[in-house]
Amino acid sequence: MRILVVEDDDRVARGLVTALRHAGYDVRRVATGAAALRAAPADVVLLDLGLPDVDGLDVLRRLRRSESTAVIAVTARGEERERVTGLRSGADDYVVKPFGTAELLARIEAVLRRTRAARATAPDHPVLRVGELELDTGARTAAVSGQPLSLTRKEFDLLALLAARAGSVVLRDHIVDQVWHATWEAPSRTLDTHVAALRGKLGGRLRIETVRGVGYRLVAVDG
Amino acid sequence: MRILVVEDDDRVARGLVTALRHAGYDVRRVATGAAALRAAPADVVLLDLGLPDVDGLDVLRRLRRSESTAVIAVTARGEERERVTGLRSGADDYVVKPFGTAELLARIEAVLRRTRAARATAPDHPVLRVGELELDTGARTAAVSGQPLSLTRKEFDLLALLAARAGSVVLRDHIVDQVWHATWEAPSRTLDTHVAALRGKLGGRLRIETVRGVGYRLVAVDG
DNA sequence: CGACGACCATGCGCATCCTCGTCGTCGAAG
DNA sequence: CTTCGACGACGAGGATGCGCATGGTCGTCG
Repeated sequence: MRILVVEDDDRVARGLVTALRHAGYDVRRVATGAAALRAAPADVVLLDLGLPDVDGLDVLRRLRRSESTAVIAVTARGEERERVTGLRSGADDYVVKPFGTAELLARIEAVLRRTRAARATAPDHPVLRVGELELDTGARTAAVSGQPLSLTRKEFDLLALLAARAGSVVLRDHIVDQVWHATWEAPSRTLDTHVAALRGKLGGRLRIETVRGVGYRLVAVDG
Repeated sequence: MRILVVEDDDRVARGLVTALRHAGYDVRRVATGAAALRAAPADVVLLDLGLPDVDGLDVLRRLRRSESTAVIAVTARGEERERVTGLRSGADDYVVKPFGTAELLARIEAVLRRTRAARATAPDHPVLRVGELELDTGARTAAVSGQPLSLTRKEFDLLALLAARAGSVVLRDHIVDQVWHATWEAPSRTLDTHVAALRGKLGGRLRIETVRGVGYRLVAVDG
C-alpha cells in the first residue's frame, strides 16, 4: 500500500514517514504541491494544505480526480470553516495538527477500508482469456492464437483493463484513471494513440470497438 | 439517502435530526443499540458510542457487517485511545462532541462519496428485455429481433430509461433529469427530436407512445 | 555521447451528434 | 367549433469526440 506525504516542514515530514514506514506502508514524501501531482499515484495522500507554492485546495481537487486515490487533509489551522471547505473539496478525512500517530494510522486504515473496493486489479485471476487472446497478468505476457505479442507497458495495462471487462464498455475516464492514474485535465489524444497501437498489434481476431462519447469495448471476432 | 441517528440524549438527537432533515436526508432516530440494529439498513449511521443498554463498539461491529452501510461514530469523550479503537472497530469516521453541524454534514458527504464510489465500481449492468427489444446496458448494445441496431449515446440512454420502466409512463422532466443531467427546459424540441430518431430506428415491433403533457411510454407490439 | 524505444502532447481533418428554431399538426377543454 | 398549448417534422449550425500523423521528452543501453 503506497502513501504519499505532502508536507513542507522537514521535521514533521520525517516523523510521519518514519511512523508510516514502521507500520508497513510504502511511503514517499514530497514538499510541494507540484511535486505531489507528479509523484502520484498513491493509495492515500496525506496532504498538508498549508503549502508554500500553490493553493492546497487546488492540489486536493486535482488529486481527487483519480477515484482510486484517497486524500487525508492535514493542517495546522483548526477552524471549522476550513475543515468544511477541505472536506467539501473532496478530502476523505481531515485532521488537525497536532495529532497522535495512532489515530492517524487508524484513520488511514478506515479510509483504505472504504476505497479498497474502488481499486481495480483482481490478483486472483492472473490469466485473462478473450477469444484467441491470452494475457498472463502475472508474467505480463500476451499471445493471440498462441503467437506471442510484444506489448509496451501502457499497451499491456490498457489491454488488460479492457480484457478484464471484455464485451462491456469501459469508460474513457475509467481507463485514464486506471492506466494513467491521471491527474490531468485537458482532453488529450494520448489514449487514442495507444488504442490505435493496440489495434495494429491485435490483428483480426480481436477488435477494440469505439463507443463514441463513452469509451471502448474489446470483443472477440468469431471466424 | 437514508441516515440513522443513534443517540440517547433527546435534546441532542432532536437537533441532529432537524439539521439532517433540513439538508435533505431521510432521517430516522433511535435511542438504543438494539433498536439501531433493528432499524438498519441505512446509508449512513450516526452512532453515539455512549449508549446505555449495550456496548457501542459491539453495535458498531455488527452494523459494519453490511458493506453498504457507513458508520460515523460520535462520542462525548475525546480520548485518542477511544477514537483509535472506534476507528479500528470499523467506523468510517469519528467525531467528538461538541461538533459543528456544517462539519458533520461535510463529513457525511465525504463518507457517502466513498461508499457511492465503491458501489459504482461493481455496478449492475442488467440486460433489459421488452418484447423483441434487447438492451445490454453493460456493452451498450441494442437489438430488435436479433438485429443489432446502432444508437447514439443519447438515444441509448433514453431508450434504456424507457425500457427500464416499459409499459408505464416516464415523465418528461424525469427523462431530462436522467439523460441530460439538467433541470433545464427552456422550451426546446431536443427531447422530441431524439424520440423521433428512436421511433425511426425501432421499427414496428416497439412503439414509443406519447402521453400529452406528461411523458412517454415504451410498449411492445405483438404481431 | 548518441541512438533508440516508449511515451506524451498537439493539431488537423472528419464524421457524427446534438441542439434549437420554425412551422405545421394534433389533441383536449370549453 | 374554436382556441390554445403541446408535440412532430424538418433542417441547418455548431459542438463534440475520435483517428492519425507529427514532434518533443525522458530514460536506457551500448
